[in-house]
Order: sequence, then C-alpha cells, then structure tokens
Amino acid sequence: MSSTPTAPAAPARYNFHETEAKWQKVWEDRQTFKAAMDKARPKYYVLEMFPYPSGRIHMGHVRNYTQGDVIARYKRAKGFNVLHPMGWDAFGLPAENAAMEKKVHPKKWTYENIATMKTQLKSMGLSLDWSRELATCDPTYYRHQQKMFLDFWKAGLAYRKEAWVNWDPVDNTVLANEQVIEGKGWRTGAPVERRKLTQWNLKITHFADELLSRLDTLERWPEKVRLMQANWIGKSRGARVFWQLTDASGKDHGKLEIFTTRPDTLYGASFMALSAEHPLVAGLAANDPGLQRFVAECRKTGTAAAEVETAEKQGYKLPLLAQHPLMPGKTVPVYAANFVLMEYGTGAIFGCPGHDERDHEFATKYGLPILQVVAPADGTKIDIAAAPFIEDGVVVNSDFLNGLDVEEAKSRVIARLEEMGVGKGTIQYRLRDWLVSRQRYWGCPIPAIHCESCGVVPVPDKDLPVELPDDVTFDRPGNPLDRHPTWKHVACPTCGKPARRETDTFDTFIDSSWYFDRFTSPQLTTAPFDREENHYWMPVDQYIGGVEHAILHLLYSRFWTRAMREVQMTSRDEPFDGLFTQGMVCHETYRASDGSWLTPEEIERVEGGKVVRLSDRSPVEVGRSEKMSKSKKNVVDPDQIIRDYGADTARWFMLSDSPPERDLEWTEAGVTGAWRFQQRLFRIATAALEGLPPAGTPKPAAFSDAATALRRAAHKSIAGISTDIEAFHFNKAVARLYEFANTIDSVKAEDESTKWALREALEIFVRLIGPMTPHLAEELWDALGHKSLLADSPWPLPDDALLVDDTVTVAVQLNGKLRGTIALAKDAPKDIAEKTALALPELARGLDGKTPKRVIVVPNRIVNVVV
RNA sequence: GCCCCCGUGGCGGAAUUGGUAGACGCGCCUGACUCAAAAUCAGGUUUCCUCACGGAAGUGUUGGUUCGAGUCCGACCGGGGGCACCA
Repeated sequence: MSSTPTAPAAPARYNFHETEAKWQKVWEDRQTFKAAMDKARPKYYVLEMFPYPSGRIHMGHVRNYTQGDVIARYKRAKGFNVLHPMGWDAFGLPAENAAMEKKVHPKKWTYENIATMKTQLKSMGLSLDWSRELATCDPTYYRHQQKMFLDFWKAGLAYRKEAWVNWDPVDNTVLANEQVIEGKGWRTGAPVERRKLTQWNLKITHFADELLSRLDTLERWPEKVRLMQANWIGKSRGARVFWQLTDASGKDHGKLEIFTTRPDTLYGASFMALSAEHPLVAGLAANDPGLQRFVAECRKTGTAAAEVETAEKQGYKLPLLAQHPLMPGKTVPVYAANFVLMEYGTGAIFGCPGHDERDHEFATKYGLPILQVVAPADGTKIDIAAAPFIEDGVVVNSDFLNGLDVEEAKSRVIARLEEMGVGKGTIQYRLRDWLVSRQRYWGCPIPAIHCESCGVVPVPDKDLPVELPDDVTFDRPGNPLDRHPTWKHVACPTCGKPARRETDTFDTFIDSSWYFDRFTSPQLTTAPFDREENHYWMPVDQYIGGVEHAILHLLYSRFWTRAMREVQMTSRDEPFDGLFTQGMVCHETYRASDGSWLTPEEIERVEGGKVVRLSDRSPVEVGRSEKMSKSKKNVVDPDQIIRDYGADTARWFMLSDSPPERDLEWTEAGVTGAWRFQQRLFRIATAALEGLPPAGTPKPAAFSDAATALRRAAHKSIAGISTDIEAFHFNKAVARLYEFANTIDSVKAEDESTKWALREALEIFVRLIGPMTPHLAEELWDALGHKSLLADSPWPLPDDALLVDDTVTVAVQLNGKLRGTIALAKDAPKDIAEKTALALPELARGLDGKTPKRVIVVPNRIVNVVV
C-alpha cells in the first residue's frame, strides 16, 4: 500500500471539494460565526491555544481546533452566544532564526506565515469569528501590554533585580525558571549557564499562596494539571531560625538566618552550611583566596540533573562559629557548601546529619558529629552513623521535645523560638519570581528608559507604544536592538538629558498571558479591553490545548489576571473556567538501512507486512509511534489530507477511536476508514431521502413497531451524544453515530409511520454530526429540504418517553456466573424476576437438582442464584 | 529518590462506576456482484475443547473483600508523565 492517498473518483460520490468550499463561503458571506455581546443570552467562550505562526499548520493544530470546534458548534446549537476567536502568538525566536538563516525580516516572515496558516485553518471549516483576529506582534496589541506593565510597575509588581540567572547560550538570552527543563533551555535543549545580571521580574510570588489555594476551585481543570502547578509552587511549612555568629576570638559577626522544614531536629544540629553565593561568603572571600577558589569551583558545576546527582558534597570551613539558639554555650562550625541553593529559603541551612541524607553525606565526609534526635515510633534500634533516619517518629535527646511526635515537636519548638525571639514559623514557596527580560529583537519592547541622573524611568503614556524599529541587522549574534545606531538613544522623560532606552524585550509568554482578554474587544484603541464586553465574555468557559503548557502559559495567565485585578482593571481571579488538555498526534517512524529517517511518503508496505523504501526497494525499519516531528520525518501534512479526503474526513478521524486526552496514532487506514464513512453516510442519506414525506409532515397518530424502534434509537442517540460531547468523550460520540447510522441503514420504510420516523431520524442524525463534520451535515440538511442553515439550527431535544425501554434483558447468574438472559418488563417486581429466572432451562441444568440458598435480584439488571 | 497516571482481542478502544467483558471502528477471513480488480453489499472474527449442541478459561502478576470484581483494598511486575541537592 502506498501511503500516497488516492481518493478514487467514481460517480455518485459525495464531492467534498465543491461542497466544503461552498458552505465555507456561505458561512463567511453570512458572517454566521461573528459574535456580538447580547446580555439577554447566556454566553459561552470557547478558546483553543492560539498557534505560533511557524509556517504551516500541523496535525496537532488540526486535532486541537477540531475539538474546540465541536464544542463551539455544539454550544451554539444549544442556544449559547458563542465566542470562538483565533489569533497568532506572533513574537518569538524562530522568526529571528529565520532572519539569520534565510535573510528575511522577522516581520515579513511572520506575516507570510500567518497568511498561509490562516488559509489552511479556513479550509478546515472552523466556526471561528475571524473579525476578532489578532497578532501579538502588532503594536496595536502590544501597546496595551506595555501600559499594563507600567501599571504593574507602579503597583510594585514589576521590579529590576541583580541576580544569578539562567542563560541559554544558543538563543543568547536569559530564561525564566519555568523555561529550564532538567537544566536545559526549553526551546534549544542547551545546558543553561549561570550569569549575574540585572533583569526585569514580575512578582508572581506575591500570589503564590492564592495561586496554590485557588487550584482547588478549578473543578473543570484536569487533576493532573492542578497537581503539576501545586508541585511547581511547592509550598512547605517550616521555620526561620537566627543563629548568632562569632569568630574564634568571640567577636560578633551578626546573625545568620536559616530556613528549615524540620525545626523538630534542631537539637541534632552539628554544622551550618551557606550557599557559595551567600553574601556572607562573598564578604569573607574578599580576603581568602582559598574561599575564592571554592566559590569559583561551585559556580562551574552545572545545574544539569546528571551532574547534580553525581556531584560530591563539598564544603569550605569558614572562620566562624554559630551559637545554637536553644542550647546556651553550644556552637557549631560554619561551612560554605556546594549543595545549598541561594535561591531557596535564605540560602543557608543548619545541618542535621542524623535526619537528612545530604547532611549525613556531608558530615561523614568532614567528620562532623551525627546525633540522633528522632527514633522510630515502634522502638526499633537504628544505627544513625550508617544511615540517616528520615521518617517520622518520636523525638529524643532534645530537652523539652523528648517523647513528642515529629509534628507536635515542630509546633512546640516554633512556639519556643518565637517566644525567645530567635525564630519564627514561616511558609516557604519553591516558586520564584518571573524573569521577563529577553535579550532578543522579535518581542515586545520593555517600556523603560535608563537615565544616569534619574535612574530607571517609565516611558510616559503619551509615548506608547514603544515600537520595534524595522531597520535591524541579523548578521551577528547578540541583540539587534542593542546595536541599532539610533533607536535606543532618547531623552530622559523626567530631566530631558540624553538617556538610553531599555533594549531588552519581554518574554513572549507575556503576550499569551492576556490575549483571551483582548479577544473580548480586539479593536479597542484606548484600553486593552472594554470592561463591559470583558465582563460579559470572560472567563473562558472552555480552554483547550496541549499539556506542555500545564505550568508555563497556564500559570503565567493566572498570574497576569491577578496582576490586572491588583491594578483595578478587572475583579476576576481566574481566566479559564474549564481546561482540557489534548493528547499528541503520533505516527510510526521509518528508518532506512543507512540510518536516515524517511517520511511516510517515501515508504511502501509490501507482501508479508514488510516495509521498503520506494526509491530503491531497500528494507525499512519501522520504529514505534512517536509524536510527529520534523526531525524524525514522521509527519503528515494536513493540507494534503484535506485536499485528498476533505476537512470533514480529517476532523472525523481526529475525533474517532482515541479519547481526546490521549495520544492519537495517525494511520493511513484510519483516514481511509473515516473517508469511506463520509461516503457511506452520503449514500445512506441520499437513498433514504427517496420516498420520504416532505419536511413538516404532521406526526402520525400511531407508529409501527419498526418505527418506534427507530425512534428510540434516534432519541437515545441524542441523549447519549449530548452527554458524550459535554464530557469530551468524542470517541464515544463517534461510536454512537456509527451505531445510529447502521440502524438507519437497516430500516425498511414500508409504512407511512416508518417513513415519518425515518425522516425524523435523518434530521436528528444530520444535526448530531453537525459539530463534527459540518460541511457534510450542512449539505444533507439542505438535501432534506431546509431553507435555513444547519449552523443556525438548534440542537435536537430527546423525547424522554423514548429513552426508556418497556422490556429489559436481565442476566441470570449461578454463583456469579452467567447462565443465560431473560426478557422482563421494565421494573418488573422482584418475585416475577426470580420466578422467571428460576424457570430458565440453562439455570436448571446448572442447578443440577440443588436448591438455591439465596437469590439476589437487582431490578432491570441481574438475577444471581446462589447455591 | 519523591509525587501522579496507565496496563482489556491482531490494533485503537467501550463497559451505565460493583451487575451479561470486548460496544464502535481498523485489520483479517468467507460469500455476493465482476472476465478480473477496486468500490460496494451480506456474514464471521477473545482463546481453548467440540463436526455441532454446548462447555471451560479470560481484563499485567498475585492475594483479599463481596452473592458478584476490568471496576474496591494489599503486594509485586511493566509502561508513561511531572519534580528533583528545595533544607
């Protein structure tokens, strides 16, 4: 089988080419999907994560937007005023890379890609309101972003800070913590370096507690995503404790503040450890070349996971002693250590080797005492010198804490520390502030000006937007804005003296942190959005996208919404009421004998299930199904599929078989199967249409048995498919539609009531497939004689009376094993059920003359005879 | 290492949440139509025993709870994801 799809051209076929183009034009001409605020109607905001205009749409987009479109069209039919917009996440590094490689300006490259992808999306027949289209690289968009940033700055939510930052050596820019995955840049995969720079930060930690606690209320979010965010925010309870420092002569060196989650083990302290980047260490290093060397050595050690795991604990003894806050006269040595992170807590810890693995390793290496202060609750003896005891237990060797369990000891010791004024109970978050400066061109300029006399000053409102200059060069690495001859030279808005414009641009995750708000009034020039419009449409009722944004984009958006609330732009807390994360689109991988990857078009399946290369018939190794990616060449172009099979086929295949949250394997057979079903539907409907009563024929007074059976199937389909769509069980909805189609196909419409029921069934069927295969549905709706558009027609309502059967099939079990089934009237009394079951010959044979000990009857379900 | 999710036919997956396991689709097999093929239509398709009627086993392994377990509980094995020197 060649993987080049060949849709055979036989007569009497559904011509999807003409039909899809026809209805797309009708929808566009009539502005069917244009949304307008209407306070009299309930709204529903459906949004799929907007694409980065990388060049062409891929199958992941097709899946994402198909799912969103099913929801949008369904909700629309259910009577909601639906907002379903589309835009472009248009700033980003690929545009700059293209500029360097292909000598094309990022702006040109981006807008050309947008044009291409827009055409592609339109060919999918999505129910989008294109009048709200936006691109984040448009100054009419990012001017509002600059203004909001200035407001946040004024409100203390944005600040500049010198700190050790993550530097991506390939992209030549800093990265936020969220963008470092296992010590590597999220885009480039290059090991991240440490650099000390002054950068802009947004105070996401200000909302740490709220961002965490509100997760519980996001009931329509996947549990998995909420969990990932909770872990990322990483709340831990503990205490900050102050230790008085002296040198050997007893001279006061101030207080050292440490953070611990185990204040209950304070009596087991045997050393203090400071991060190599701790200010105190920096101070001491000034006159200590050995310490300088140690600090430099620590800096060299990478942050990559593998390195961290194998790196040996290293310490450098400082000329200091720390006075134990609870044990007068007891002092412990102070070290600088490579395993203490400056970014977490206070950058300093107390070492308790008995009950912490790292401290144990460190103490063993440097010969420090290992004290046991917690014992197993069951009295088991342990060798604390051999291994630390990390579990909970009973506190020992700890003065007033002795005999308490760990939790109780924590509260007692915190209370004592607070009483004495040497510590306090605190909550520590893993979450760090969001570093938003990027040393790149193709992003939103940060609206700030550096003046030698006035410091860093905001760009005045009247000068917004700060627009990117077009005349930039990409002939060498570094930030083109920084080397632009004139752009950065401006007068200080405060004193008028020559000053320098900020040349960093914003992290592009800012662009995507509020675009859903902008969609509510995309043309407004005076503000990011109109309050009334925004209040009507927001929050997004259903957001759909990839799980890879579980932390980055989704957490940033939740932060941005809160920052806007802080500056009184909105009163909302959360942007997304419902979230759905769809799975990836995968495909088999193919490898030629020389090890190179082959595309699905370059291979052919031959006799015996073997695969060969088309060009030279050489054998091909078939690899496991993986996410479609250019590097492995296992990609299928949506354009080609839509051209050869039509948008409805692509959409149908995307929805069938695999549950939407799971990975989907793209197969040629699956697509042709979906295509055949479209054709079959067209045939079934066309055949059934002959001899049907015209639309609007009055309902017959009585129905034949066949007619009633068909009507039951139809109305059960409505109920089932509605539930399935609401629950995102599109694959189940598809299965039900297959069943319903099979039922319709098997009906012989001989009497008038069956003919009426057949028309009813067809009309229902067409409306049910509407959200999934809208073009075919619209075509059949038209063929059924309707003047209005299906897209404007309401969702069918099931007749409750037809949803329940009068007879039910009840299973008969003997000792829990199926022996047969009986037909009973619905809700038949238990004794009737029992009697009928016992009369079943298969049961009697199994009983073999024995008397039942007990009979369990579950109405309408099962009769279990126990012997 | 810690946290979370998932293991069902040849394949993708259903199973009203403790009540007839394998819906629906793909693939495969048989038949019809055809000179033939494609397309289409009809039938079959968990495994094993049986010509058949029937019967037995069966949801990663294993133990338990229950009249009854794919579903609940314990242990283990396998796969995937997130976090990770976070004190």
